[in-house]
Amino acid sequence: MERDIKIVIIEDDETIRTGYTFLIGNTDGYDVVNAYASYDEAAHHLVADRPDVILLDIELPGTNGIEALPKIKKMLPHCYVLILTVYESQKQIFDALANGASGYLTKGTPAVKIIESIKEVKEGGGPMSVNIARMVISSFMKNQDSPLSKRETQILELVVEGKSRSQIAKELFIDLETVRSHIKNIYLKLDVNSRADAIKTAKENKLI
Amino acid sequence: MERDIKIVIIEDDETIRTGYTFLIGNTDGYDVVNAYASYDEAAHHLVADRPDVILLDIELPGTNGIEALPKIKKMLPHCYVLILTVYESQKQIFDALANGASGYLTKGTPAVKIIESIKEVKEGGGPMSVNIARMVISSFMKNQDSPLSKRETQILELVVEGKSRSQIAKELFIDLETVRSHIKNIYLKLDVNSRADAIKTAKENKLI
DNA sequence: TTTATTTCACCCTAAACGGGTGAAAATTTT
DNA sequence: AAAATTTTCACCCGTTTAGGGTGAAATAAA
Repeated sequence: MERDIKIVIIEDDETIRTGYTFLIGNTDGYDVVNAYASYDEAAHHLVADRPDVILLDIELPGTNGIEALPKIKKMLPHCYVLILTVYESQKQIFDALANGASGYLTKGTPAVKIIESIKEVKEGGGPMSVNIARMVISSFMKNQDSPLSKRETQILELVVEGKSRSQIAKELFIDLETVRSHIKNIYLKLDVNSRADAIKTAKENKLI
Repeated sequence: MERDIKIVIIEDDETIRTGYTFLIGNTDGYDVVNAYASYDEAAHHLVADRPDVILLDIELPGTNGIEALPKIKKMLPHCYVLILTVYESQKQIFDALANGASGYLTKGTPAVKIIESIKEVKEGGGPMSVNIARMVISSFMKNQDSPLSKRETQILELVVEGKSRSQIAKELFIDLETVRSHIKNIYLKLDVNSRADAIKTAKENKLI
């Protein structure tokens, strides 16, 4: 017989917190060991709670969710964290994922769906709403109409890797002066005059 | 009344190709306009086919799926491409997403699920299997136990942005020599002796 | 109370950078 | 076939940067 999945909820809105606590807690196989209104309040209890999964709000008083994530991961490395939020901003999602969140759910998600997500997360998957998946995908998409030629893009990619002209020349079997020429053209097209600015502009416009 | 979703299948395995063609084609609202065994074969017909969604195999004879993707996107900018493959390698998935794929499905996925995914894609979402979502997430995760200190990591991040010592010094309001000192320590810890190698090692170990 | 981190200093040389200008060969587009 | 773009290389110039060595003081953390 399987052990219950132990859950901790960290969410400042009392209605949402007690609501989810009740709904999830009354589901077979799920045990809400504790529910807190802030990370600062939860911090001292988390290790003792030994949760398998934490539902974590981003907009929290005091330490917010993004700041809390690495702290939680340090205390409980094997604990899965599901972010719960109202906003679906790209930066927020990325920060959360980059800081070790296992998944991302928007508030208003029906409890049934959340319960399902918790199970999926425990079983090794990671729930992502289609909207979020889409954002992740779009963030990987290169700009289709880049002002740079193929060769220039290729060289810019090596510049991004921190390589010097001579290293690039060796790698592409072309002359140092040719690399120089390409980089000059890249600067012209991007209207910059340094590697750092070229990288910045290129990333902003998703040319790389 | 809605128009049927027009689908093109590009898949070299005849069993899979005809199987999916039959199953999807016989579903209300879905119209498989054509099915090809390779991209090279499909290339001349795609524009005339005017598909809304393409199911694209990666392992194809001749032009493979990854190579085909940008060509397809150029011909049909508003067409969604769903990658269909047996392997779930991280690099492959990333290449596909980066080249404009709208989603990613593993072969053996039941036709019902594929039909559902096609619909989701058309409606603006993007289907990702939990395993793939997980890989995407894990790729965003920073290594929790980095040998680098906070300041060193911060400086390495600026190095990755192509910034020079003096630019970094200005940005962090510290002396040029201090930046130098940090970079030296980074090199020591990562056992490298150039920016390019530091960036490479840091990325390999997910320190940034 | 050791250890690690963050800060700064000064020695040095070779390499890399960026601006300017020009031009031939190969591709691609028109 | 002609025009435009891309890719390749050349040589002028001065300034900045990079990386190695060595040392050390002030904080902060273990």
